[in-house]
Amino acid sequence: MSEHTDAGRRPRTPRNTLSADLILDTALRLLDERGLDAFSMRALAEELGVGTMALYTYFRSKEELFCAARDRVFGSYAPPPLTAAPWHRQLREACLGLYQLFTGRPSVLQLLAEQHRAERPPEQGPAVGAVTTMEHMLSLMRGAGIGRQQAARAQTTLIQYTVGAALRAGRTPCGDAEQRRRFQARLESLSAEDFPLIVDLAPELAAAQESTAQYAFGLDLILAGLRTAGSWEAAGRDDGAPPAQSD
Amino acid sequence: MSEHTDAGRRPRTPRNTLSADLILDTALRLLDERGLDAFSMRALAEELGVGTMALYTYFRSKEELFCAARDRVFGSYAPPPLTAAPWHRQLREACLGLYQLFTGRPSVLQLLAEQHRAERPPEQGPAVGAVTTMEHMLSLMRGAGIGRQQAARAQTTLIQYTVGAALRAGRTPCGDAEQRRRFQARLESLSAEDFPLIVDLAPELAAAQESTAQYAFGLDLILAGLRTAGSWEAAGRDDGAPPAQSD
DNA sequence: ACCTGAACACCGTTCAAGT
DNA sequence: ACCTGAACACCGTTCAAGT
Repeated sequence: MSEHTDAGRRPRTPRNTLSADLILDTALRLLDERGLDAFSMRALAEELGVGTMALYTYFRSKEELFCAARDRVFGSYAPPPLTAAPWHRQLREACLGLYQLFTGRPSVLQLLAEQHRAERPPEQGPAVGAVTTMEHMLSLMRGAGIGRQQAARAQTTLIQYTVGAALRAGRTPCGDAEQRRRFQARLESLSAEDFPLIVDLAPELAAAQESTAQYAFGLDLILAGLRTAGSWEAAGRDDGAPPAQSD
Repeated sequence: MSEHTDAGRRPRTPRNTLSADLILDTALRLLDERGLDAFSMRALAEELGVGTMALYTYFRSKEELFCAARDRVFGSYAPPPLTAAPWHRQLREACLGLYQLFTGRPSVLQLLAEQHRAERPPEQGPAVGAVTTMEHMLSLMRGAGIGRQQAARAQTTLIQYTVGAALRAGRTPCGDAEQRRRFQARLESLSAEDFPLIVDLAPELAAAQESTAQYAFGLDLILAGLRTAGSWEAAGRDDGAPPAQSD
């Protein structure tokens, strides 16, 4: 050994090489590679070759570090540029872009899930970098003549659905056929007397677990609903779907 | 003291009073009262007045206990009975019932979120008790003449949206007006030049955070889309929403 | 079978101290 | 300001032992 007294392997990062950016990038890489459950402040510090407490010079807590990491990824995303295509087409592309951002980076998805279930900690609201996409979606809907309240509610619905679908898709990396087959087998093992339709539709239900096509299907339902919704405003309500107002 | 040598307060549950049911009920109560973050096997054991390891006689791990607790709640739920109302009305009621089940019991919501983000652990699939509701929804759609694949995909969309919306709603107990006002303030503090629509629609966007009305709005969009979807099958596709098939 | 207590290998974070 | 090591108050779970 050319080095003396190094028990493990830690004399890296001499003294001033640490930075918030380096910490965040390493954290995101660790999250992508090993998953949220394997992540810890101690493991991150070891990966960086510093003492655990060095991290607390840059972030007050693990929670704060996670928020910053999430914002870092969102900030690097931009919605597709405006084109001459019809508004619902462009809205579709924007949502698909968001969905791919989520499903393409497992780490972000896990951070979203984590913050989904925790109480709002500080003053953090929606992901900072997401506002550009929000503005883009709103401009498409307002430009199409959709009313103020409808546009706001539709925007919230689309975001909610996209995040929800991405979270669900997170479990199976891409199109895990093996897992779908087991799912189908479980459905088919149910009592055909009590659940005739589930048993009958087991192949279709299993196929619907595939993520991107399924997401696009639901997205298209929402967009189709939104397009017909325009007529309600002028034409007196259909029985199906007046936007409720009560609190 | 009539008792001798009791340091804390633990001589309860003499010897054979423990059971899986008692453990699950206590766990759900603890989850509802103190939240998932405050829950631990040690805390649950203390609440029951037994040693921590007593729990491991009934459940192999915390994960297994959580699955059982989730199934216990789902099992106690039944969808509204079939009526003469139009199918989309009944489908709406079924979804609203599910949504209220989720948002009404914070504990279940937290368990769902937890299992949402973890890798599928054993052979557990969809919540066991939920199959009755699934069957109910499928029968409504198939009865309305919706095709096999469309019904399967629509069913998945509705469940996905309902869970996603409930998860989001979980943060604010019911209609926390104070929180919405702060959300609105944050939106209004954005640059009016870069994000004119967000700033302009801040009141509407904040109002859309209210949970039940917002959920119903998105649900109605999906149902409206589903009703128009029927025409595509017979009539050659519109440009908006062919159910994708590729893998 | 049902339950216990000590122990193991972890956490996030505080705190006093070093440079 | 930037970083460290020891310590505190926790985890879930294993294991050998008791009834």
